[in-house]
Parts: sequence; C-alpha cells; structure tokens
Amino acid sequence: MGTTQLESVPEPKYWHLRTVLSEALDSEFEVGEILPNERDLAARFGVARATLRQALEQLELEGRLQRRRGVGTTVAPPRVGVAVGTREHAWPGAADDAWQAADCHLAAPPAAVADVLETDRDEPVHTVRRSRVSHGQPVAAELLYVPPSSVPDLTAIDAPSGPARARAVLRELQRGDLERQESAVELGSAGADDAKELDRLPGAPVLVVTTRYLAEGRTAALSVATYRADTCRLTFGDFGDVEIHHGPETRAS
Amino acid sequence: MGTTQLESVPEPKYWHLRTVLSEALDSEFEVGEILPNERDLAARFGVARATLRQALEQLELEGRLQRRRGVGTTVAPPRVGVAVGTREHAWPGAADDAWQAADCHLAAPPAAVADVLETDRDEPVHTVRRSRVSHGQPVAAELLYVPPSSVPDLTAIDAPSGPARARAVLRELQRGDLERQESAVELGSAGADDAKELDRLPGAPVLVVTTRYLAEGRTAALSVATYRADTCRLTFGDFGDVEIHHGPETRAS
DNA sequence: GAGTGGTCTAGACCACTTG
DNA sequence: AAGTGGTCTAGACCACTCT
Repeated sequence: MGTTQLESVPEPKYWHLRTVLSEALDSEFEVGEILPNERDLAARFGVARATLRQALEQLELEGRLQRRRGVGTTVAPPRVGVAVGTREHAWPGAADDAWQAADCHLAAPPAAVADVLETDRDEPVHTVRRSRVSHGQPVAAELLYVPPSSVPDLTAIDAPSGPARARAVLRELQRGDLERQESAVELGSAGADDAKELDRLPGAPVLVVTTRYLAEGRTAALSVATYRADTCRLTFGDFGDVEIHHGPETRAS
Repeated sequence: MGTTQLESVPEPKYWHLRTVLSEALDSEFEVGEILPNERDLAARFGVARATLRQALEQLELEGRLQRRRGVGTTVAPPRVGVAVGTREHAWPGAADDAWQAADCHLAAPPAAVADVLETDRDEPVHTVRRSRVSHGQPVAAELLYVPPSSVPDLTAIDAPSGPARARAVLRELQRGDLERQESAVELGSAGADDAKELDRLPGAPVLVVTTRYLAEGRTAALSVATYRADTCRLTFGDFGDVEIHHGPETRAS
C-alpha cells in the first residue's frame, strides 16, 4: 500500500534498486546526462542515502555511472576498449603508442620486481613512469622497470632523469629485439599517487596489468600498469570495438 | 588529545585503517587465520563499525581477506594464477582443461551475442554452461555460445540438453580447427546466478572475460566467463607463478 | 555561498553458520 | 542459542566544484 509491493524473496534493497536504476538508465537517460542528486533520489525511492549510495556504487563499478564530488552523477559512456596485448599499442617505445613518458629515474625496485628481473635486490634499475590517455581521458598509469643490462647502449650523457631520459630508455629497450610478452590481470585499488594521476579517489578500483617483456630468453623489462576499472575494457588480440557485457542481465535465455 | 595524534593531511579514516590492517596482515597473521570480529575490531580502533567495514571491503577487493557470513573474516591466500590465453587451458574442449561442462541447451542468445556471432537475433545457438574449479574452489562461471553452423556434424540423437550434450558440442567445436582467439577483460559484478555458482553474494566483483573464437576467418563461438575477482589473477601467455602485485604500496622507490 | 558527492557515526535488525 | 558478517537507518559534517 505504500510505494509498490513487498517482495516475498528478501532481495536486498540496494540490489533491487540497482536493477531498477539500471533499467532506467537504459530507457530514460542519455550518455552524459546528469542524474538527480543522491538526497533526492533516496527520498524518491524511500530509502536512506547510504542504501541508495550502495546501489550507485555498484553501477559505478559496472561502468554505468560516473560520480564526481562537487559536481554530480552522470551516465557514463560505454567502456573504451584499450589494447593491451598487441605490439603496436602496448610495447614499450613503439612509434604510435598511446603512452606518454612522464619521468625516469634510477633506483632499486621493490624486492618482488627484482626477483622477476633476476637482478640483485639492491641493484638499481631504470624506472620509467608513463601515463596512457585515451579519448582525452587518463586511463592508465604505469611503472616500467628496465635493468641497465637491457639497454647497454644507453648513453650516460643526457640528464639522468626526466621525460627525455625516459624516452631514451624506451628507445634503447626497443632496439633490443623484444620477443614476446606475458601478462597477468588482477583487480586492485588505486594508491594515492595512481589515484591522482587517474583523476580518481584513493581506493578506486583498477585493473592491474603486470607484463613481462622477454628478449633472448630472459626478462628484459617488467611493467606494472594500473588501468581505471570503471572506464576501461582491456583487449587482448584484436578484440577492438566489440561491446557485449552490459550488466549481469546480459545472459537472458 | 584523545587517542593518538591528529593528521594534518585529512586522509580518510577508512583508508588509514586499510593501511594499518594491511601491514598487520603482513607481519602478524598467517594465511587462513581468523581475524577478530568486526565489532571488536571497530572498538579497538575507535571507529564505527561501518568505517571498519569500509577498510575490510578494500582489503577483500584486493584479495587480502576473505569474509563469510556467519563464520568470520580470514586472511586470504595469494591469488591463484588462472591461465586464460593458452590453448591448453582455455580452449573449449581441450583435453586437460579445468572446465566442467554443466549443461547445454539450444536457445536464442542475447542480441549483442547474436551480433558478434553474425547470426540472426532469433536464431537459436547451443548455449553451454561450464564452471571452472581451481585448487578445489570454484573460480569461474561461463556461458559459451556456439552457432549450429560451427558444429555441423553434431548428431541430434543424444539428449537435447544436459552435461553429455554439452561435452558433445565442445568435442565437435574442437574438431573445427579453431585458429585463434581474441579476449577482452573488464570489471563487473556477479548476478544472482553467477554469485551462487561462485559461492559469493550478488554484486561480488568479477572479472568478465569475453572471448571470441575464430575459425576460417569467422567467429566460431563466443564465451562470456566471469572470474572471481577476489581470488583470481588472470594470466595471458605463460605468466604462471609470478607474484608481484601486493597492494598499492608495491611501488616503493 | 549553495549544491554536490564523500566520510563517519551509533544504533538496529536480518541471514547465516556453528556448537 | 550464540556469534558472525550483511543490510539499513537518520542524521551529521567535510571536501570539493561551481557561479
């Protein structure tokens, strides 16, 4: 008698809300459109703001919504496909790659990285910081670890750090005939530094792509890249412009 | 002057808590060990339970903790590497694959799937449901869509559905000389059905792997698999037993 | 300064597992 | 029955972005 009708199955309110909102997004909203604010929405659905927020968080995780403090909640565009497994787009130093070298310095890497690179734990390696932009939005932040032995011809003349140095390291690495790469993808949360670079809050979900580049049977470099999980769909192979997944309801029968 | 000291940088409490707990997990806890319950932990740190829970949720997202209703919170083992991009483990119908065919029926797929398969939207396709188990734990649930044209020699004699039928479809698909596959990975949340199969609650974070199998230049089958994001690290290539990422703090310098 | 989302609280009740 | 994590509430205040 109050709003609509009681559920015999005690489905959580926030989950039901998520479904209702998801359908509303499909039928009644355009990409980029601004939703009513959280207090209004909560009142409209007769729930506490915390409950409404739980539903919005789900939808944001699924890439359906975008929320910005001080601004509002907008309908997100479909996720952009980001090529991760191809030589053209992802190999360090490729000509037309979408990466922008930001900085480089020589330092001892984390122990786990040194183990993979098979260097001594306190041996300094070139550490290149890059960021990747797609459609005008920052989508990834990367740290690339390059042992000096992988770039033997690197001249020590230039500035020891800075973007120019980063490009030089990448160029030399590219000359070393990279054979293949092995990648792993897992879920993580953005640290304070990554969050700032990705224009997100700390703790934002990211897809962590760890890639090992192999040359002549050994590990020539190691990359740890964090991609914005809300806006990115990582593609391996040429799975470029296909869009399939759109929430759990995809699998009707 | 109450507990410890005020932060000049207004770092959120839950984020600080996450860091403190993360370090405690590294130094003071063993894998599988049970943490104190949420009410005790919240009291110990002098925060509301909701705030404590926010920190625990982060850690669970990062694969550090495992929480089960009615039981408690335990320290999670390192994520298991799950091969996704190799012929041996991931191709449908491979001999030693880790998949277990659960069911199969003939039905019209979602419109987006039909578009990729280049079939008519109301043309029924074989829909195989499989689940993947690793180390005794369910890690993935998959729906595999196979157009009848990809399995021309499939006999219509056997039962039209059920595990046996599923295996028959996979076997015939395998005979069709799959050439290569293209995959995409994105973050999603488990629907009610997937959640149950993965032993999680609805809305649990999952890595959605969409794979297109190609044979003779056309799409022979399409797979949509949801992997538990908390326990899985997806590997492409032979990136098997390497473990690197361990929270945002990995990138010390 | 007004309006937005982000954080935090203190409490309640529910669903589930286990002894 | 007791103990756990999961859901929900009603309110407060903060950080941020706009105008």
